[in-house]
Amino acid sequence: MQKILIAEDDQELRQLFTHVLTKNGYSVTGASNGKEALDAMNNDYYDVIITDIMMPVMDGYEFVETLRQAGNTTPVMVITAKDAFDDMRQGFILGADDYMVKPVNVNEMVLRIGALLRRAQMINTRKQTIGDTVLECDSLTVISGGEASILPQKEFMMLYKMAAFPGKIFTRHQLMDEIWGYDNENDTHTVDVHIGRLRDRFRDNKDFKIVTIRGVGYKVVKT
Amino acid sequence: MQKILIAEDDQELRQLFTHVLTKNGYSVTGASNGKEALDAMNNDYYDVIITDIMMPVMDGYEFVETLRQAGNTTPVMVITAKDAFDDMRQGFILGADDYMVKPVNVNEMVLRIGALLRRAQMINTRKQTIGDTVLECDSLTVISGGEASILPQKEFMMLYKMAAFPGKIFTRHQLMDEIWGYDNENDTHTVDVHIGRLRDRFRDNKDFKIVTIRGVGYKVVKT
DNA sequence: ATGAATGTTGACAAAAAGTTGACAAATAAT
DNA sequence: ATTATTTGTCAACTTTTTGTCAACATTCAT
Repeated sequence: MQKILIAEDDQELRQLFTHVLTKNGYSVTGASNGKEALDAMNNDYYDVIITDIMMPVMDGYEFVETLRQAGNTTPVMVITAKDAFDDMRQGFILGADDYMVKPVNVNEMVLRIGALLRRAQMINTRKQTIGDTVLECDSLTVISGGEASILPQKEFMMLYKMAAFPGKIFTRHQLMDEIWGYDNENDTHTVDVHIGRLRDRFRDNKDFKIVTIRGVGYKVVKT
Repeated sequence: MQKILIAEDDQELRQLFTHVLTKNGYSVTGASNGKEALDAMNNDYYDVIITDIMMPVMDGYEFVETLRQAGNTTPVMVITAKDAFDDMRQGFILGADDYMVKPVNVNEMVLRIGALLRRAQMINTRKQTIGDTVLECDSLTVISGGEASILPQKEFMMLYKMAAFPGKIFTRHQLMDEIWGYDNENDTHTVDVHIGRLRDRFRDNKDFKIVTIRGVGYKVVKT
């Protein structure tokens, strides 16, 4: 599930946004000013940020600026009051990816947030490497030895998860939880089968292999 | 250093674009309408032009038309509001070298401008090529193997979008966002049908093909 | 060495995702 | 106004992925 952080001092508005976005399947966290938002970001990852401009303690301008200077590229949607729009400090909208003028139409917001997420996905290619093998998240593609192959989602996810922490052991339950979701009811045995398929697929890949830890789970090790 | 001219009446937006592009190593000049832009072009050479459509004094339509009639072939990226996109001058938008729908994601803009410049250096502006196949925006025409065919708009746009970034995967939603508009409510399934039509049409084109990335989307690859 | 427990594998069925042709609605052309 | 074209929806169909099962293999403890 994709996570949204909302920085908005008006509590009612924040509740409204939270409610609507939650209803649309996002996981929403609120903050009442830029400072709180920054704190939140230190503790968790967010896919999009929605921020008001005028807020006490730390306003949206400072917030976004801080964020960008720290090299963070999370897409930001700025919400601005109509009159503030005309005398915004120079370049204040800098670094924002989208903006809406109050009063905000929540339905429009949902649509825009969706578009923002999709666009962000197109630009941020999440990649990971083990040895000379490259795992490309967007395309579910694994490139190794000049050959690219597209894996089925579940298989790719499992490999990707485990490859992120080479040497770390993952129990079947951990993998199930993270890839299938916490409420999944499948046989934990299913994991074994997918591991088998992965092994089969990468039989002669020299960069890593999947090791069984009897009674515990599996891990990916560099070779 | 490559020079960019921006014609945009909204000062904030112009500043935003200017800032971002400058940060990315371009030399940027602003103009608040088509007339100013033409003046600027008399005094200096620009590698790319970014222009809004709706502007006072001289709008983007007139601006580009004047430019082209004077034989100028500088690549143009048109920025258009979603509603303007549906009006009768659609053809014009298609005649531009690239276009983006507001709200503009600045990161995406940088990428596209880069692509535009690279293409421009291949001399053929207003056209895009994959292998020996030429996509001609003005006329929605695709020429390959000596045969020219005019495609329906939607089909052409999809192909054009994807061909601009060969190998890049587009999700159904991304395509919908960019071609139909972010607030469109059509079944994302529609994309599949258009892909099917494109495939059918270019069944025996040897320059490219459209590949399905199961669970993700589609991409155009050179062959 | 033997038998439980645990892991592996191939076969198969179910589910999900993508393709395609037919048709109707919307648009443009005559 | 009529006709042709484009576009979107639908449903049947194909392909791929995913989950389950059971037979088989391996490991470990006794």
